[in-house]
Amino acid sequence: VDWKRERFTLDEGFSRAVRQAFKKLYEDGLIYRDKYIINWCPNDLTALSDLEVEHEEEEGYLWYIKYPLVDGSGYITVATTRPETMLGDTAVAVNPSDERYKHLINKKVKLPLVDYIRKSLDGQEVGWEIPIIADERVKPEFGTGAVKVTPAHDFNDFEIGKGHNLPSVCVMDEQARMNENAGKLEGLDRYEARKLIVEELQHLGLLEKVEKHTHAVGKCYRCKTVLEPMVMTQWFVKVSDDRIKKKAYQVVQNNQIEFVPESWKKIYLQWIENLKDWCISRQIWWGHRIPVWYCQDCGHINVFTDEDFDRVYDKLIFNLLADGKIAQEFTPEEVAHILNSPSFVHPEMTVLEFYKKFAFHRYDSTEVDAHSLRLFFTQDLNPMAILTQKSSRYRYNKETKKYTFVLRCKKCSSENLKQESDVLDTWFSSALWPFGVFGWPENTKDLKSLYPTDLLVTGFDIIFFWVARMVMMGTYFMEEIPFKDVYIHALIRDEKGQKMSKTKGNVIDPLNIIEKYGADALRFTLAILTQQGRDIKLSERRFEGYKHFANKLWNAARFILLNLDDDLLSNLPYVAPPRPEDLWILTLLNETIKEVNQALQEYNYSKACQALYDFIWSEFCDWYIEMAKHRLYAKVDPSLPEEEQRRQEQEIKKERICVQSNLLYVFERTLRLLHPFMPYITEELWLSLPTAHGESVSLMEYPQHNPGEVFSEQKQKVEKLKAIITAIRALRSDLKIEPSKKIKLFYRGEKDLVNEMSHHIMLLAKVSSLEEVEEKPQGTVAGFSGDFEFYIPVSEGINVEELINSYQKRLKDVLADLEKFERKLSSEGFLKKAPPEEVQKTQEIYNELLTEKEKIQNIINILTQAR
RNA sequence: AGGCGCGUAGCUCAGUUGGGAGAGCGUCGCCCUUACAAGGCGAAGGUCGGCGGUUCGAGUCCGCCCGUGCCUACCA
Repeated sequence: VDWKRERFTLDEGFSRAVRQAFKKLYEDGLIYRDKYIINWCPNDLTALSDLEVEHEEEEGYLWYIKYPLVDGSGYITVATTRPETMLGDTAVAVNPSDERYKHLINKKVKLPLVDYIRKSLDGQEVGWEIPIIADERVKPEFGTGAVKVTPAHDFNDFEIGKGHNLPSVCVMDEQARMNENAGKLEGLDRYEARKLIVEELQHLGLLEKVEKHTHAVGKCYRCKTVLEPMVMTQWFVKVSDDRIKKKAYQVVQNNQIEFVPESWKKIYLQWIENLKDWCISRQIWWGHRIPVWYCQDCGHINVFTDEDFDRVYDKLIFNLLADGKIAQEFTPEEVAHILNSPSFVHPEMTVLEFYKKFAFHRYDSTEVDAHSLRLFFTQDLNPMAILTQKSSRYRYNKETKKYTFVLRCKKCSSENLKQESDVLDTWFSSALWPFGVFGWPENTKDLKSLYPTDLLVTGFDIIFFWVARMVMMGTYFMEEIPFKDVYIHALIRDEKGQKMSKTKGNVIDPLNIIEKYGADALRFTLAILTQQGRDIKLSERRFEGYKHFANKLWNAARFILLNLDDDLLSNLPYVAPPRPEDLWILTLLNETIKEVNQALQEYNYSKACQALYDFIWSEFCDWYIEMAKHRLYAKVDPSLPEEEQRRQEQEIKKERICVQSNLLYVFERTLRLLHPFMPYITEELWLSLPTAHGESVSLMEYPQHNPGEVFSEQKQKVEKLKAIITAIRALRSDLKIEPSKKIKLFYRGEKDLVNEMSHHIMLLAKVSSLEEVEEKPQGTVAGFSGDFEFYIPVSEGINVEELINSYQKRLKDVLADLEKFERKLSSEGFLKKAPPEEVQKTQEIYNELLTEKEKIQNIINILTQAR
């Protein structure tokens, strides 16, 4: 992380960028203020954007209410889930093609319970006779096919109301209590009012029936209060405008921006297609205050940014004022104090320095420093000077000894301005992040060289909130995409798959995990689990295994370092030729390097981790280190003549250097490879290596695949050896021979391999002597791996039945496989249509299985006879 | 209501373009073998949700169904 560039959305420079963006959008007609129906939280007393609404299915009722026709010819029944809003009805709507109601269109109904004049939002008087209108949006099949229209409290009705010029009657106050339009119900909570209205309707015989009904209810994401749609004056960004929408769509459509995994592309595009204007004003305290000043005299809406002022000091003071750091009336001392105090985000610099660095590049020629600041306040802000300059920005109050920063209406020059009290949706500033952090609107060096970035890593839950809006604002203000790739990582859920949240209290605290398992285990666990794309069910246990992995690595390092000769590096050219296992591990290392690099290229962190885990634990530790011991622990035979001993010592030394350097070489590359996933332990171990010379592993080149270090012949040889050793171990285990007990072993086949690597078999399978035979010796039990057959002498009392069972199970598996392959190979279609190499491969496997079958059967026969 | 995703070993999940079902944890057995008991070695455990289709061949592709999770939505 580049901490030098750390930024905060509410820091001095960023706030300035927010004002600048607001002003530009406003002047371009892309921000507007309008009376519109919005989601209102009656508890938090603020508007919410559509995205902040959480829909929840709820059991409710559908009430069927009779509205009498004014001409006395009967009534029309409407169905509603919210009877309390009927007091705000201004029409009843039916579908124009609905034969049942065609004759009623344009007639009037008497709104029940209302016998008083209501006031619409724009001040009209509205009576109790309301029209029956026709609208396509009404679905004849739902309810009665007739719907009450409440433009002030329903999104759909609001649209219908607009289309038919209906008045909007709001029946609730901001806390969702019934207001004066509710007549005698005024002051009641909306749910109490609902109850009373239903009772009253029933009493009047106007309630036709009630049905149970489940429907989605919009709730506040913060407090879960059921939201009330309200018509209010709010600020909106016109994201539906082609200047924003089109570009944001195109750049993803044509893959200038790519989502990983790709499936999110479709989801993004669908959302953009259905964009509705974005309500950005919030009636809360925390946030960027909307930079709008209403003229109380002429009504003009003034948007100010520091561009409206000429001198750098004016700009500074305006920003301090707009950021709420000083009041409109202030003293020079306050300003000086703020400018000279440490910046919040970068305490190593003062606020003034922060401004210079992140906000006022353009004015670098102007010397803004403490000295000139003092001059400014003593000269420019000299009370006398101010008094003589009519147009001055400042006014001095002799009594309070404070200065006032004067804002004037751009239209009528009135000073009677009032700032908008609403703040901006937090995502408005976040949308500016990719360029705001680099000093925009100034065309800084950072902005030029670091925008756009390569990669954004984020969670799917904020694709719309954040990613989409960064794309919109980036393409609009910068005329270029903000980032190339968007990696959507998994969302971590708790053990039961529930989303973690502070309110639910099911959060796993990373600090706690670090304390218990280590930062590397935490990081590695998350990286290896992140494959699943959409969500991770995380339980604390998961960290334990990877803590063990870190421990394993640590111990491997201990082994290597403990067995390193001090003079290794100086002896390095002096080595014995590499053994097959040296070339084998190099080959596997390179395969791992290839796989990790490729996985990282594809953002497949899990695959990279998995490859590293397997290589380090299952190959390097389990096999290579074990095989290395043979050469590391070799000792001179004291029974030899002295001369011979000296010669042997030389030989051993050479072999030691060979294996040590190879251990070091492989481990060193492994550490580099693992470093991004386990930074702390790898750095610690790296620095302890003699090759490190005190330089951080993070500065080393990341390992790249080296074709010169791939040896397939040796790889195959060692893999065969491993299989042989494993087979011997398995039979030992079946024979209940203690792991530490050394055994005599007879064998047949694979003579060359045994000649070259018998010492490994002896060491790793605990064999005391290895003797080639023509056929199975008496008193032994046979086992095999491929062409290698071996015979372990058995003492009395081994459980033959168990052994037979074990082989019989193996036989069963082989027979099942054989049958499958037989069927395949006898199928004409397969032989004719499958690719020849596939047929050949199948034939080979079949032959192997056949041999295996015979061998097992043979062993079983012998065991059965011995029974 | 639409859209997206997921159902593979007891649990959590891998499984690249279709070609002999895998890992980790857990379980069981044997071991304190000079890096590591936070370990070693070995083993058991699966009609890959169900049905049908395409194909010589399906965990993998297509359709339907069941279960499950999420997102979006103005069905009053």
